[in-house]
Amino acid sequence: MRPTTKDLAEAAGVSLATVDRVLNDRPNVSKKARTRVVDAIDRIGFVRNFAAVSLARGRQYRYQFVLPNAGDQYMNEILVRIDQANKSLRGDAVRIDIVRIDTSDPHILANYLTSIESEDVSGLAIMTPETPPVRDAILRLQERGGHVVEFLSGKKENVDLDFVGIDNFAAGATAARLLGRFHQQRPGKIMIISETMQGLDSIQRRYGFDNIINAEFHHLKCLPTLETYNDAKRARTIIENQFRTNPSITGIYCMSSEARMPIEVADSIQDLESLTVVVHERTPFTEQALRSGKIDAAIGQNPGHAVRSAIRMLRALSEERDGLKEQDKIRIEILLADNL
Amino acid sequence: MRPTTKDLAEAAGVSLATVDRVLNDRPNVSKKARTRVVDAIDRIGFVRNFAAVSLARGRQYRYQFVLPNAGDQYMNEILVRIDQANKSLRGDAVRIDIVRIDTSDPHILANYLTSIESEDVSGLAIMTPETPPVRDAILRLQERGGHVVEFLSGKKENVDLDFVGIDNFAAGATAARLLGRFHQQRPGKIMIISETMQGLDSIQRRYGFDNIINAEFHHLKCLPTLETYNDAKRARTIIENQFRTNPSITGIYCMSSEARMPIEVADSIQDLESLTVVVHERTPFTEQALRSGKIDAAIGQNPGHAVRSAIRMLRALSEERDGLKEQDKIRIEILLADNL
DNA sequence: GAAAAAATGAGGTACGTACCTCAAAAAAGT
DNA sequence: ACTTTTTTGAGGTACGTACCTCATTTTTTC
Repeated sequence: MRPTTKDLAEAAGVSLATVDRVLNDRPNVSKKARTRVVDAIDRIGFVRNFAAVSLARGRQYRYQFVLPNAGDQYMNEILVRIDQANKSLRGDAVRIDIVRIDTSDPHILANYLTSIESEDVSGLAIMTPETPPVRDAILRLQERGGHVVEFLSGKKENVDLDFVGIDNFAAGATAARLLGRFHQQRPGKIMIISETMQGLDSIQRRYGFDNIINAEFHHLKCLPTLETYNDAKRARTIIENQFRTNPSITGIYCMSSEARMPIEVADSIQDLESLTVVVHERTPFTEQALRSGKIDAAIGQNPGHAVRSAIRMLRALSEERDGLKEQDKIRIEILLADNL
Repeated sequence: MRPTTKDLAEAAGVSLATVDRVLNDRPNVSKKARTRVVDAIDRIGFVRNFAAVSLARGRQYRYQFVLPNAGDQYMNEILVRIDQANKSLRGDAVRIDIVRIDTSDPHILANYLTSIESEDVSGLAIMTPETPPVRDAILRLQERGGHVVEFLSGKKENVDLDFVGIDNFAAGATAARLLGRFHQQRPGKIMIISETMQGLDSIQRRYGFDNIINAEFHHLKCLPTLETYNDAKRARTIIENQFRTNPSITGIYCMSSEARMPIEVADSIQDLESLTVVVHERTPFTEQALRSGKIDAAIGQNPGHAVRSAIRMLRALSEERDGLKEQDKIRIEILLADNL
């Protein structure tokens, strides 16, 4: 039988009350007593029974995913995964809500974050470019005892914030190597499309991409980034224009998580089957395009893993289980027609 | 507040005892009563509190991973992941043991399986080629109420056995596409190395590989499979021989999960940097070889995911939680130097 | 050495479900 | 109508921990 708190009290030579004080970091424990309990934990191999803890605490955990209200198919994948996670955690006293926010104006999000009471919400997973007002609001929220995780976007270097997502520098590099090696060994220019270069994720991807292309594929040349601003009309204009100016475009790297619109636009201007095309994320569109050969590879960050990982982190933060943080990074997946 | 069994009894207009009988499939419940309870569950949105269930049941779950006692670095990865899972589940009344079995003689494993009482072990994850005696032993174990999952090997088509692992046909196809597209567009022969072609996994990989090469890369030709039988001396002989007989070998596909020995042998015979080499699994060796450019790509099945997935399945089987099975397939990962 | 503060122990209740027993009620069989 | 069987209800204990109160002991402070 596994040792219980009772056994632990006995082994440590203290009362149950003291064991309880130590285990739950309550005040009024002498150093000596704490040491004896901690030692006894190791000695007898005591492990808290999570089921009993959770039952006794009886807390409900509410987590929120704060997501932009824009988005196409990849956003939809994320929503579906959150929904699934929500269902499978219903029995575990965990509830997950989704909040869609207009991220065009950072102050809207900042105001929302400021309005949150850490009693109402046990943790937040935020998906947004990290602007100064948002950053401030997050810091203040943390000071009030709130738990925050940056979700699939944001600043990886930010030490005091946990982050869930891929290494975008490496993702760009991976895209570059795939495009470079899939490409024929003759000169060509690479069109690079992004929704915007505001976010650090795009900047890092571009940087990683250029790095590899310049170092290892001298016959290829990267063109300046085209920013669509998620506007099909604008996308058509600038893509058409770049195709006209650069007849020798032989590859496309689409950095945005929503590849459908830009790729459809590009395809309507020039048949993509003869080009080497690398995009991001697995969506119904990219799957179909991979199968049909319109695109050659997709770089993915599994939304299901990302969602579960974010929830695990938030649970670890709010339940103070230890050792769970950082357990698994989100992998940079490579998708071809054959491994869908 | 979430509804409890008490609320459920009230809503269904029956007693707690009857609710309990329905929830736990005990005998002596009339159809009418069962219907009323089931209806009430939906109506009030009752969800069992897993913490309370687990506490009240107080069962200990013991799972076993039955693994071959051969193996090199990939096997080691698996062992590490099982160990991690074991640690992180200690608080959840789950214990995982590892049993290493000599799989050279199927009867040893079959005997072991026959000796298992389903009271002692709540579930088994078995990693072994599926031979008839083993298959029989598994079936008999299942008849005794045991739960079995095939782990990373075995017969995918086997309907009545859950399977954790990648689709090996697709894995071979993925390897072929990578090798084909990474390869220069001139004729060449592909050396294919396997530990053995006994297992269905190797056969499927080879089949998927040939399929794509023959369909899409006509300039490439697949050579007959070299079987190392995990014997370095033998490997050296047959690899050396094939290099001698076929001077135009320009690519290597190593199908085994343990790539180190065969690749090191091949590299010592002919410098691999000028060849296009695709192997399986992420191990310290393959990571290093990817970074150094000795190999070009690795196909992986994440051992951590596989282990967790197997455990989830076994838990779903033995705790009779529903809806968890089949939740996530193991992905076919592609590893390049940049996305390690 | 007396007063104040801190530490400890004893004992209790609560969480939501499983599982047990026994009596009572209802249904089925004769 | 009677017996037998099935179904239902009432009530209890147990699981392991959290969290509370209050009395008692030990330590600190001046």
